[in-house]
Amino acid sequence: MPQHIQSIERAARVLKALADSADPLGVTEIARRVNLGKSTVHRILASLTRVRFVRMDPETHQYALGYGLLQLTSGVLRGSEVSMIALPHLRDLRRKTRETVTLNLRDNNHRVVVERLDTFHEVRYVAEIGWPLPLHVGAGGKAILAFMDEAEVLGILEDANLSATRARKLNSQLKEIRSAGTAYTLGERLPGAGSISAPVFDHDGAAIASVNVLSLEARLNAGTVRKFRRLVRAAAMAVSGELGWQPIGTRRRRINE
Amino acid sequence: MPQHIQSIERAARVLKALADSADPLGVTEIARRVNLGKSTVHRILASLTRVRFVRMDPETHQYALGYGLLQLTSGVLRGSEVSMIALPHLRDLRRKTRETVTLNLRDNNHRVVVERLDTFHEVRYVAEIGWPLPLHVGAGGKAILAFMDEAEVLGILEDANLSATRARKLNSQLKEIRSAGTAYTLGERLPGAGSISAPVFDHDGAAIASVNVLSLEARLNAGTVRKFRRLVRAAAMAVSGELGWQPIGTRRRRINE
DNA sequence: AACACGCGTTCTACATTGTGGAACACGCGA
DNA sequence: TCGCGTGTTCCACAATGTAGAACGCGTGTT
Repeated sequence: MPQHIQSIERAARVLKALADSADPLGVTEIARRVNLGKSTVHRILASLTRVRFVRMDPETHQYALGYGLLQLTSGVLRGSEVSMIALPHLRDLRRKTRETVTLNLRDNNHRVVVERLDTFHEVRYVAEIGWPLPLHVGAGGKAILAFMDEAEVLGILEDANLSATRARKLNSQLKEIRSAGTAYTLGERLPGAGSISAPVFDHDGAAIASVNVLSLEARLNAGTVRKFRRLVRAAAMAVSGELGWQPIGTRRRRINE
Repeated sequence: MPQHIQSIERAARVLKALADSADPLGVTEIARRVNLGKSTVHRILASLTRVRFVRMDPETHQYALGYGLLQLTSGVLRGSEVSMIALPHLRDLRRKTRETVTLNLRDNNHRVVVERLDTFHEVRYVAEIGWPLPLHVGAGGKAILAFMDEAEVLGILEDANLSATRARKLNSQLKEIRSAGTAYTLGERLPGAGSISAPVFDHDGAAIASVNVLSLEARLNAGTVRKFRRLVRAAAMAVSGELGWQPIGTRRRRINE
């Protein structure tokens, strides 16, 4: 009857709990975190261990993520060509800006950091690879959101149910981003951090990703922001070009047959 | 009653099938590969999609690994400090050898490539990150096997059930490796490929990993092999040292209380 | 155009499969 | 020595997952 399988989703919760924790956890502790009975968690862990998604320290009987997962993740990016195409451009961008550079991919109603090249500076902005972030917060999200279909944007903003004033503010920001071609936010997601982003379009003009420069308020001024906007935009457009995007004309044409 | 949960292990099989395939797969194809009914696979995929371990192309309804997995793998290596300690030494080793350098971690009866730094040469040996490899094949495995407890080795060789002559040959190889401190194999796992490895010991003298240089038969001769043995050994010992290993005396002391 | 094939998806009766409280075993500190 | 805290096993119960058959849809063929 059900369209989904509970034990699988419970197992996923266990894995994510382990990912959240810096160090190994015991059965009881995991059970507490995922809100399940000890014996249930124990059986889940037994299965995950058999498939090498989890490993157990034989001495302490504590559990941590297993190496079998590496087998999966090396395949994740192979799935989308964007990452591979973007990498050289990201490297180039880091060399020119000397700041942390990331690639965000749109994943349904969220975005995910899939690549990160760290700045050479001692003090750095940290972006966690893999964690889903909302599209309407931060430059990296807004750069994508600003170029999405109106209908989709509405749906997403509804889910986020912002206050009327915040929604209005966001809309005017999106308009600005559309005309500038880049997004710039300061301390929106992390205090003291600033970020400049530009969207990446695929062959039929859909905004599927964003290229981002992450810096610190202390290192940013009008001049550097202008320079970063130009560089980020160039990098993102280079990637879009390699994905087969045609700058104008075919833009966001989606034939309704 | 059962100690493990079938649907979870089936889900893992689905994920691994997707990891195996370079491009996205449809439900029927996956069902064929994992030997399950279409509807069962469909429900598994629905659950995996909800937790973002899998993503579906909305147009073609084909499935690929999802970005939620990245969230997990970034946590895998955090679990074991070895990788982080080893990384600078691996970099150094690559610089000196100009060949592909890897770190293998022992994972029960197998070993897993957890780090790989590629050679600068055009023609390169490829080692897949995350896939489990036997301990008794290849230099990277034997370097670990040669320094494990006798009892454990016996168990592993039993599982592998080698022919009598191969077992004898392996034993004499292990003896050689113990006296040399490094393992060297040529074309054992991949034809035309050669590999030189040295074991890494943890604080109580257990062989938990190996540092490896991967090259090609065409690029190896007596001189380079000797040089690589020395360099690999030095790198592995440096890592062992940082893990708190004491070169001699406390060696492989494991009190049976 | 009409057709048949293949796909992904949904339905449903069935019983296998997973569930979690209670009981057990073990180790550690008081 | 005695408890408390682990991790693990057991078990009766029914909720949960199962897979065949049926459905709807698009594609390519005749």
